[in-house]
Amino acid sequence: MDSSNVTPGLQEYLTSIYRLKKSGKKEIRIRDLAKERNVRLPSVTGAMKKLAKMNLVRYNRYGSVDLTEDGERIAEVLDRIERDFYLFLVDFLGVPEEKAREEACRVEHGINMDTAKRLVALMDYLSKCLPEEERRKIKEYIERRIEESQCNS
Amino acid sequence: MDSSNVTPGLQEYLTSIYRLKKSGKKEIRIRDLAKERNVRLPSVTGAMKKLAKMNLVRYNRYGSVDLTEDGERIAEVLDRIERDFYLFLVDFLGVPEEKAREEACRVEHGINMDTAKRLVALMDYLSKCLPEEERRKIKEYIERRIEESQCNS
DNA sequence: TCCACACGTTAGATAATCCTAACTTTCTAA
DNA sequence: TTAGAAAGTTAGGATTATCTAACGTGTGGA
Repeated sequence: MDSSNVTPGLQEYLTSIYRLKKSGKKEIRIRDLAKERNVRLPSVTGAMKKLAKMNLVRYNRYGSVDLTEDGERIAEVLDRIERDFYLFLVDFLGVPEEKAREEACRVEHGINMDTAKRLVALMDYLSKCLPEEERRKIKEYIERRIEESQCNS
Repeated sequence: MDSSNVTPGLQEYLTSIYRLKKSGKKEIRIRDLAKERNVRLPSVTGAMKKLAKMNLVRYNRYGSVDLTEDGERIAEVLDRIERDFYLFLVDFLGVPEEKAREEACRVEHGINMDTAKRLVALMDYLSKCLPEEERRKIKEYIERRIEESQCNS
């Protein structure tokens, strides 16, 4: 079972569970996921049924929800991709945090682990092998270009 | 009418029409779009009806298809975003072309024009302000990191 | 104890996107 | 000029993911 068999919608539920766990919540309930994903309760119930059938979550009627080992493995990868892309957007491209969060979330299901690793490698290189001075120049250059393009439209 | 009102599926039809036009095709038919998008004819018919209702394409039963001004404007933006992201993946991250094409296509609907512009600005900076030597190092660094990570898994 | 209310589920609807099967229109070549 | 092939449409159905409305569950406080 790898993440490509799981539809984007279900992937989002996996990462939501993963993050709630990481944030220290001991018991994750349908209600928590509904709030996290901004959907209604029945949508969550339906998704959990499907994920349980795929053995990616443990779930009992009227009970709590948890990731199986397979589910955790997939969620970890998806979470990592989204975080990497988010950092790239914010740290290197200067996209405002709020917008970057949304975009990283939408992009999470479109790029794969190999690409994410390449992105992280690029960021590492720019961070480690370029002097701080140079990184500042990059960011200034980007902002200048954005301002210019706004004048033209 | 801006692209955010148009569903991802319909956006894909717009960019397909746009590219066929740019490639020099004088008359675009339902069949051409079906081949381009790898879907069956009825899917295209349905999409064209919706796009025609939104005034983004001109379309007559059993006839040919063309973009309206509004449709062209949206398609242009989407096409630009996808191309920019594709070039970034291939030129800077070294993602294989085939994979990059798919990913750029999926990401096209997730990132917005401002982010795409920032990406292009970053690429321009790296191209213009770094010596060729340095760019080669970046690419080597990325490849090395990818190889390392493959050993660890 | 017991019931109110928050939590959860089921049933049924809607929307987007795709499909197949069957039909209609248009084009082309003998 | 006409019949068959190619192109296009319509009808109807599947899937994914969402919603609302109505019904079931379970538990903490009076």
